[in-house]
Amino acid sequence: MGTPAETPHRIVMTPAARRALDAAARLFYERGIHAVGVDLIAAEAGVTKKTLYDRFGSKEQIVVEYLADRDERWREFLARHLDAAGPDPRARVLAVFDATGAWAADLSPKGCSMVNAHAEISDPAHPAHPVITGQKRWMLDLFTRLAEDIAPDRAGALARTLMLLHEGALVAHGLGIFPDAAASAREQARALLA
Amino acid sequence: MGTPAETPHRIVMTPAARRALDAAARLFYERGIHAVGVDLIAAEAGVTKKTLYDRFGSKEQIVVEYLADRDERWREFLARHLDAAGPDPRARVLAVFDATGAWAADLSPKGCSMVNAHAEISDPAHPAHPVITGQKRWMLDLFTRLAEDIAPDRAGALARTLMLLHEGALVAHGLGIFPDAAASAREQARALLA
DNA sequence: AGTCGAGTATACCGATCTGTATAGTGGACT
DNA sequence: AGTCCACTATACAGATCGGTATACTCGACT
Repeated sequence: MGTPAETPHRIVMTPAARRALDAAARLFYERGIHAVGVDLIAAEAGVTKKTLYDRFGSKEQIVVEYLADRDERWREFLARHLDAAGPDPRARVLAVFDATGAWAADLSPKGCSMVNAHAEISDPAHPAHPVITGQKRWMLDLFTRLAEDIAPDRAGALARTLMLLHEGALVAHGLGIFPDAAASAREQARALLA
Repeated sequence: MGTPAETPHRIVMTPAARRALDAAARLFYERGIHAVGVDLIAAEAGVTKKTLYDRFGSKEQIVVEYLADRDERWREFLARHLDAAGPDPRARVLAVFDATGAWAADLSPKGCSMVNAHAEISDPAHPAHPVITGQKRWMLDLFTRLAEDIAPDRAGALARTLMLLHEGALVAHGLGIFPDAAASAREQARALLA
């Protein structure tokens, strides 16, 4: 559980590789994975395609690194919010929704990158697949552990409801149906814990 | 509000056009919009590209018809469930989640087609954009009208919570994180209405 | 008989796709 | 001095992209 992704990073992050991955992450998220070619990534990063393929080997692997890297950052971001919330499990649940609200406002105007990537990946054998499902499973496990400390008799159902509110908030935020979806989810979570 | 989509259908649905749209719908949903080319759509439908472009004019328009058509079918599917539920607003809310569960199990193994399409469309000026946001806004309006009949003093918050549960259930179902997400959402909705 | 709409078949356009090849630069470490 | 590594530059391969063109068949309606 220390490593964020099921498939750990295999790529040596040389300076050019880092620039390429940052450019790819921005382009993939903003325009979609299939809509972005490797030539564009190379041009935006100020890197040649030769270097791209020397470091990553394939576009598929760039996609995997993109998602695994974003997953890693999210878990670190969330860990900081959980640490600041203290030991009370109710406060920690609310801290998750606070973290999601801040993350969505800053970095996810188009919704969850994992969900969006999943929409473009049809093959279940794609190496990015375990990264996507791994993060969601990890989030459900987190809610389950917190729910067990709050209401052991209904921990499973409570965790699933929190998960639905959490995913719903990310989608609603991405589509812009109503403002501050994370705050609505947090408020409903607070009511559930009372 | 009688017409499902903001942009009504302009395409005359000749037999070949119908076959092409059905093939496009299946391919777009399974593999993603950008991953499917017009040559493949034509081949799968047993239609020539000439016919495709005579009927639809552009791939972009095929995408719009795909989403508008699916939206139309969903609203008809939902209307049948609402009619069967009778006049009680609480029963009607639960009927929405029942319809979503049945729809997801049959036709949406990969989650909401609107959300998935939105992930691939970056340009807000894309003609498919109002179709996507239109459906979600319509769903929120539906929940709001039902919530006003149930708890007028907290209708807005209740409707938003139902919307979060609904969208969360579709995402959770699509990612397969836990089984029968629609049933979990329905159960939580039932608790909220008590 | 003549016309028209719908559809088929096939070839083509320029652009872009992922991925590879060859050749060379510059710095760090031994 | 020699070796390695990260990187740049450029050209290319083979396939596929969205979209267009020409020429044809067939059935329904007038």
